[in-house]
Amino acid sequence: MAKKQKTFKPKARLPRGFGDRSPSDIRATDEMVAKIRKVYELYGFDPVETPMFEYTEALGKFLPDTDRPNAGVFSLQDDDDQWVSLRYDLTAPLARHVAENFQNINLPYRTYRNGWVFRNEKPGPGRFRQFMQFDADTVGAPGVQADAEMCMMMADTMEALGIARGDYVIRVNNRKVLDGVMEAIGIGGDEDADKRLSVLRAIDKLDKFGTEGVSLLLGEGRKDESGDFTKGAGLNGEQTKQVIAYIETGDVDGNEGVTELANIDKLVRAAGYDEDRIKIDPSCVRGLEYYTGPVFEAELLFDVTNEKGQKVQFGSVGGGGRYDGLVQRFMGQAVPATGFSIGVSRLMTALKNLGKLGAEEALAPVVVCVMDRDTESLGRYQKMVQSLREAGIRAEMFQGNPKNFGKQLQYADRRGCPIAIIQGADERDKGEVQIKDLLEGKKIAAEIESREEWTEARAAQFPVPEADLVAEVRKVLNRYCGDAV
RNA sequence: GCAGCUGUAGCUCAGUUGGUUAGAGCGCCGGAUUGUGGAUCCGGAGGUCGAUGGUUCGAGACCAUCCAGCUGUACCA
Repeated sequence: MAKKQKTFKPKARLPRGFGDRSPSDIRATDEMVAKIRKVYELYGFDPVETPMFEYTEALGKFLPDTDRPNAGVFSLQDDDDQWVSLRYDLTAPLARHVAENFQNINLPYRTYRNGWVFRNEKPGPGRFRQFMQFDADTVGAPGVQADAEMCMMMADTMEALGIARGDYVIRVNNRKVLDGVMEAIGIGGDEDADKRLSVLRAIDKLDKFGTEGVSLLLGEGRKDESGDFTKGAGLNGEQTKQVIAYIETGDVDGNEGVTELANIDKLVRAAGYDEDRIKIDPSCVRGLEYYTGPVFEAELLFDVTNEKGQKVQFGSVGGGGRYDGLVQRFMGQAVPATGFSIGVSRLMTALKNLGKLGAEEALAPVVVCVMDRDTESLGRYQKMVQSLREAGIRAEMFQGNPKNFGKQLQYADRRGCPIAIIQGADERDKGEVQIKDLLEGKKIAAEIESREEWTEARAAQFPVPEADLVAEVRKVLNRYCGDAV
């Protein structure tokens, strides 16, 4: 009566913030990436990739301290004790690449890349700790025409992905303008650096909380849904009023940034991009540290219903801006650059819900059933499968336990297979195979009451000469997916 | 980080004021049916009740601490 031995049983669970990718997610992503790449290639950009790991200091992070060695980024110590980190975006690694290969790079340097990036922070709905970005950058182009082109390319990409004009907008602003506003309300000095940061963060939340919420955040602070209090920037009433007025009008006196924005505006209009595609927007803030001039953001304007049936505003699906200081970190020499990233994972979810992707699911394979289990027969089944594959038809031989024939059809049914091929001794003697149209049979099954009736009917099934197998299978498949096979 | 909510089978959940051996549906496996998918019927496996400590004759339930998850918020290069 020995007690049952306890063995360690790990819980099957994903690390939080990470997700497995389904066949349809992978196919949808591939489809998207191909479309984006096509646009970037048209604009004359070339692919360049960097690895997922970089030295932590190259990413511009402080070395991890002993208390929280992974704050924000995933970091680990290499066997030579040097800290390395998983990249958290594609821009910082590109700056490293440019600085390291500066001699061999022909400026302006126009490149794109897509890949996984990692952020070690709390995940939320639609926010993961691993996600894919698609990035394009022009390095060595100081003028606003490079920024204008980025905006145009973003707009073209949205449309190439099937997002209708009017369902997206590229919002453009300039960090210099925002700095000018803060100077105007008297918080331009070094002693107010923290306050400026709070003000920028407050403005950035306009689409989330509205003018009212932003006013609260600029002033005393704001209570969230759970009742927790967020401290505000501490501006007085008059200052708050001025900031709100700026957000609503975009007016700032005599500012270099305003001129730059006006030039971008002229450029994109001249190129045929109207306000419904690229729009100057004073509330667009974006990344607070490294941007030095124009910033831009791609926003989806439609609601999406998620799997729980709730309406969700997707909002920003990509953004970027000018980062003239990032390469300089490595070289001392100023190297202007501008670029943007698209959040592929986020955008993919939105497009899938919209029905713009994965409409044509790959058809499940034809299954060749196993009736006789002797080696010779198995070889014959495998040969049928091969002939189907050679004709470009997805096919497989049943690989499970073939003892119970019903299980084989159950398997095929659950996978959504269109056809099962059956050949037992009876058919073989006649030189035939049975083609069973499972999709047609499913329709018939709905009208049948008893199992006996169903079993006897051998629904939607017909014999063909073995030599005609491929042609007959193709005939049935064409009924379901036309030209796909 | 802060705040709110929630942890019971693979999944979704029930479990009465604290009371015997912790249940259901779905899913899974086997059988009815060794040559035919769905439906039906029968049987089976699957649980340290998130963890530890406490209160109690007795805790899945009550208390404390911790952990995890979800939601909001903050941070986000």
